[in-house]
Amino acid sequence: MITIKEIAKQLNMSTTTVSNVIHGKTGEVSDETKKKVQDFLKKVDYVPNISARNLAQNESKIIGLALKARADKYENLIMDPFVSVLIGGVEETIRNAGYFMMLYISSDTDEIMRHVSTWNVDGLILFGMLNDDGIRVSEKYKKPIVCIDTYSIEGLKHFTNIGLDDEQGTYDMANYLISQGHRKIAFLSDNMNGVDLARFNGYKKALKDARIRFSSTNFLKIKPRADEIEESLDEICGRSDEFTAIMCVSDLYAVTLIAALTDRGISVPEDISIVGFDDNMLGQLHRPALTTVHQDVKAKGVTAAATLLKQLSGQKTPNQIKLPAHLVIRDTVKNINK
Amino acid sequence: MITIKEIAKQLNMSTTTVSNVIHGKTGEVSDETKKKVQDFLKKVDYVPNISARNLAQNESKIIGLALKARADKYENLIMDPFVSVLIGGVEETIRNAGYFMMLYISSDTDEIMRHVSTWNVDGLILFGMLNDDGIRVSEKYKKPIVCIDTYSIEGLKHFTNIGLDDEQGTYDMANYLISQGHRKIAFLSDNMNGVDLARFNGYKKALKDARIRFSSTNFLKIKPRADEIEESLDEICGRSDEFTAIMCVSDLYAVTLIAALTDRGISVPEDISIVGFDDNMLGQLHRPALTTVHQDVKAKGVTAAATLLKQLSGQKTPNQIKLPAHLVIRDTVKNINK
DNA sequence: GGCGGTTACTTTTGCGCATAAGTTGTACGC
DNA sequence: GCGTACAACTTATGCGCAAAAGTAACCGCC
Repeated sequence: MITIKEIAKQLNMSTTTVSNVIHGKTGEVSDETKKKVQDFLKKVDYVPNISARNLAQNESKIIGLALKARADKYENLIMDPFVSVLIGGVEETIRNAGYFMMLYISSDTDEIMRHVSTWNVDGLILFGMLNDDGIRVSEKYKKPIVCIDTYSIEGLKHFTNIGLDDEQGTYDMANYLISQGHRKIAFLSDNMNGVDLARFNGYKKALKDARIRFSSTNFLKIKPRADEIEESLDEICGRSDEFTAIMCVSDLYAVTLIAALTDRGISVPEDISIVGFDDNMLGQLHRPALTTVHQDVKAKGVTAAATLLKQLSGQKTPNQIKLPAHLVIRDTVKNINK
Repeated sequence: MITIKEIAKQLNMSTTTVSNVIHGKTGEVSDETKKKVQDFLKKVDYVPNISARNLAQNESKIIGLALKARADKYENLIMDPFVSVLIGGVEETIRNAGYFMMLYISSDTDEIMRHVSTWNVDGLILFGMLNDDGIRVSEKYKKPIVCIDTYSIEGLKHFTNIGLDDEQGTYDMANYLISQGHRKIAFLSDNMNGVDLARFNGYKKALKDARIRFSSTNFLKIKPRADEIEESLDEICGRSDEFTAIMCVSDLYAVTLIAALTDRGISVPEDISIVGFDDNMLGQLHRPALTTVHQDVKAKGVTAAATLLKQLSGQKTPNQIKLPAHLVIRDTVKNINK
């Protein structure tokens, strides 16, 4: 790797002159010298040493993307097509702006923080963190942070959140189910926090507005761990006759549930209607095609990255951006109005 | 961020002493001093500045993972669950060894090379590159390179390849189909290079061994671009009565094809048998569950990373590692032996 | 004809770290 | 009591780059 120093020596000039040409500082160097340097740079295919530049400038041109992996989850966050699409969106945006992406997958917040300060990362995108973790990181780490899908009023004081109108999504979906004659509608999820809670709330709100009583038995809790999911599914399928429709918190769960029901001779949507949330490949390629709530995952990644970039350039950004969610009506809901 | 210099000043000692303690150089520093430094380090939560360390050591502790994205592909490489699992495997291995992962998604080989030398990346993992690109990169970039799923005899002189016994996989699968009475077996893919070609060869070899004539009309070429795939699928479905079974080069295509067939009233496996390759979620959650060839994608990522790490520590590694592929018999193949 | 201003440079400094080279002080052998 | 060996340090240097500060030549101008 050729250095500025070496170039300067071979060209018989000072490193500053070379550096100035590299940084396009016009007015400081004559056109003649400039051309000479530029030609030489091209000839030797000069590439700056970023470590040196970072050290001198105290910046890194790195954006960290930290995914808090929930390793015990069915199967794992990283398995969800969601994740790679999100990563792709972030990477593309970052790279086009001349930044680099360092990917960090861990369930250990401390490890993430250590990593971030080690590299002097310019900005951070957090995904899958629990609300409190996001705050903890942001208190320690004084640079721009953008979170994805974090629900935390407290958190918004510390960072920008890129989310989805989850509540509206499930609200619309529940209303759609109601319009199709459904009253006994269950909600399936593995927890009651963050995104899942918001989606649950939209569902509950729709029931309330339609004057349908919500009973806690309508909440179907699925156990996400790989070694428990079968048992969980068994129980849920056993109770399926209590409902005419089940709203799942994700497409992954919806498709998983449909498979389990199918295996038990219960057919969708004839015997029971099932809907998902996310609108990923899983439901699109499913037959019957999955009725679900669409979200643009790539846009989420792109928006997160773009927002961070704005902050890095000193611009203000709203501390909450909600992307729209919309219904995608396909074939897993039966109209049971007589 | 506190520096070694500052720590040394506060402790009233030299930076070398502090540095020695950090690097565990025993025998150079007394136990008493050592303890004092260690306690202080913990107290102030010292994190080294990697840029400075890199500059001094001429290494980066970064492993680059370059994905050559085929942006026009249905939809996109990054959408395939395959990719995120692979990334996850690499990241985990790398991180446990104290390295960091820089992810780079691009269809531009030159851009990848520039990036790699900019960061003085210690090692490279290449995925999705065309054979020639891998060679081009390795000629320029003199450090360890591990490729994933590259088929290139020439390439093996330049880098280690982590692959799968693709040919054996399709060979076994084709034999299985033959054992179920199938003779008119098509092979569906979008190209005839690398992995796809190897899979095709296994299929062809099985036909030959069973004395079944292969005709080029048995190769079903699917157009991967999102705007062409429907038309492509239409044509293929129209010809489905020519075959009793179709072997697809991936689960993604298999499931896509089954959906298209289903939409046209052709049912699987009653009317036609369909099999995939990869064994990902898509086929596992499908009903009927997809008969396919399993590959351990995470292991691929882990092996690639582990091999690179070995090379970085100066060990020799074989220049070709082939992971096993094995049949997963599920429900999309009909036994048509009368 | 001395002075301010400009152009086109060069010299110097320092970012934080690792390490080669140098400096004490002291115990020990003979 | 002198040389040596070693432990336990410190000082100095350089990695490659950016930028502050310095220099030298020249031009125009009252």
